[in-house]
Order: sequence, then C-alpha cells, then structure tokens
Amino acid sequence: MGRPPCCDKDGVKKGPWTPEEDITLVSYIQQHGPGNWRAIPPNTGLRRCSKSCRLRWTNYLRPGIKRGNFTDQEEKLIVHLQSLLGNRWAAIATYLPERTDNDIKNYWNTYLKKKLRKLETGGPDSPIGSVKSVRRSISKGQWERCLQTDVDMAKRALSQALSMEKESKASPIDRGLSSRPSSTYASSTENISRLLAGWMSGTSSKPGVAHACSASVRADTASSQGSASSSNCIMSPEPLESLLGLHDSTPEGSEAQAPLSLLESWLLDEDAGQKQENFLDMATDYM
DNA sequence: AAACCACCCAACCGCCCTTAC
DNA sequence: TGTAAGGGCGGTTGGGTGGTT
Repeated sequence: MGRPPCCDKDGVKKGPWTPEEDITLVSYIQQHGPGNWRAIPPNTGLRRCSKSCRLRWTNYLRPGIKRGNFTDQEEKLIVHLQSLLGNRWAAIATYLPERTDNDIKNYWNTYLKKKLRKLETGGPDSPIGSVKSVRRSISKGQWERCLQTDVDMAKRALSQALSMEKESKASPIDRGLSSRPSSTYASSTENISRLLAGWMSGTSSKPGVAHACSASVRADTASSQGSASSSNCIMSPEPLESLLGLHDSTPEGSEAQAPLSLLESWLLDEDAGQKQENFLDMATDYM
C-alpha cells in the first residue's frame, strides 16, 4: 500500500541541518517535549518535514547519545543481538541506550559485517554460529516469548538504571530543572553548544554541523577516552556499564537487576549456547 | 600535488504499524 | 469497520574525509 511521502511539498528543505535549525528544534522540544513531530515545522518555522525533525532529534540531538568508537562490549552485544534479532536495529538499540539505531546500523553495515565475514571464513566457532544453532533448536513460539520477555526486562532495568543515574549525577543546573519531566533536555543545550563550538572551530570547508561535530568527537574520543570532563559524550558511559552489571552500585530493590545481569552476561558470553537453557528458564519464570 | 578509492555516517525514502475518527 | 494520518523502522544514498598511489 504505502503512503505518499510527507516531504514532497515544495519548500521543504533537505540536506544537512544547520546549527540554527538545530537550536530551533531543540528549544522547541525543550518547551514541548518530543513527539507531535507534525506540529514542529508550522510552530517553529523550520522548513523541514516532521520526519526529518524526528530523525534529527533521535539520531543526533537527543540527550544521552554517545558517539565515537564502540567498545568491545558494545561490539559483542551488537553481534549477539544481531544474530538473535536480525536487523531489528531499534530493538538492538534498546540494549545500548547511548547508541542510536542508526549508529548501530551504520556500524554493522560498515564494520561488523565485514569483520564477521572474515571471522566466519576464518573459524568455525564464531559466536554467530553457536547462537544460530541454539536458536534452531527451540520453537518459534518459545523464541518469540523469550524475546518479548527479554525486551521487557531490559526496558524495566534500563529505566531504573537511567533514573538512578540521573538522580546521582544531575548537575546543580539539571537538578534545578528536574521538577519537570523534560529535565534531560537540558543536556541538549550542551549538545548544541558543542555543536556550535565544533562548527565555529572547524574550518570553513566544513560543509555542515554534523561532520564538524562528529569529527571533533572522533578526535576527542580517540585521544581522551574515559575523560569525563572533556568528553563530548553527553552522558557518561556508565548507564551501559551499570546495565551490564559492571558496577557495584546495584540499586537496592531493583527486581530486574539480577535477571538482566544474567541476560547480559549471556549475551556477552562467547559461549552463548551453553547459557541458553538458563536464559529460557529465567525467561519463563518472569512471564 | 593531484587523482583515485574506500570508508563513514547523516539524512532520506518507502513501507509498515498504530491510532484516531 | 474502513480510512486517513502520524510515527517508527529498516534499507539505501550521497557527500565528505582520509588514505593510497
């Protein structure tokens, strides 16, 4: 069936976003929150289609996005999840809250796919093979139920982890804004200011903010990974780590924490097949 | 120095799903 | 119940960048 594209109208701008457009979009979302994308162009004067606004926000301006190199853990997680879920990047991205589905998709298409192809031709005991063989051994219905449970658990634990994270890490300014639900949008301002800094400091040959920023981020992450103060990452990488159970600071009363850690350890475990049974047991317990 | 090439990634496109009416 | 609209998602594209020849 399909629908006519929403962006066919004359006067709709395409191509890279300018800092001014970013600021306009972010300030609107700060006031009204994300959603109702259709209302954004008429209310802000942006000559962009609603989809473009949504994508710009979710893939670039949204707070909490981590850019730059993927860690080994993230890489393993992506590989495992891709073998489990296929190219459902949005689902995979729920496990990597700091990464966008677009980022993961790009990373997969440009790097991981090739790497895995090499691995597959190079050796028989790649993680992909083990997971796939396990997957074949259980029924489709079982598998889908597991996935659903799996995603639900991840979401619960993630929201808990993130809320704990925000409370403990909120700057005085952020805390001041925390009375409203959209407090995290404050960090979008940081995004924008960094964007602008990258834009301004970049050479005039830089065609757009996107590349100016990503280039600076890449340079930054390469030179000072783990440096919290100078990082271009809007949020620290800790939510992922806490999600993965890498921190001791387990939130008390976090009912989903234990099963999630098991899940993640399973996902990150090279020997994924052996833990499949545990996971299935655990999943059914939580249904 | 310039031409070429491969890679990266932001953004677009088209389809599907959900929801409102 | 049917239809239209909005939003979400995955695939793809195209311009910029960096490395190589």
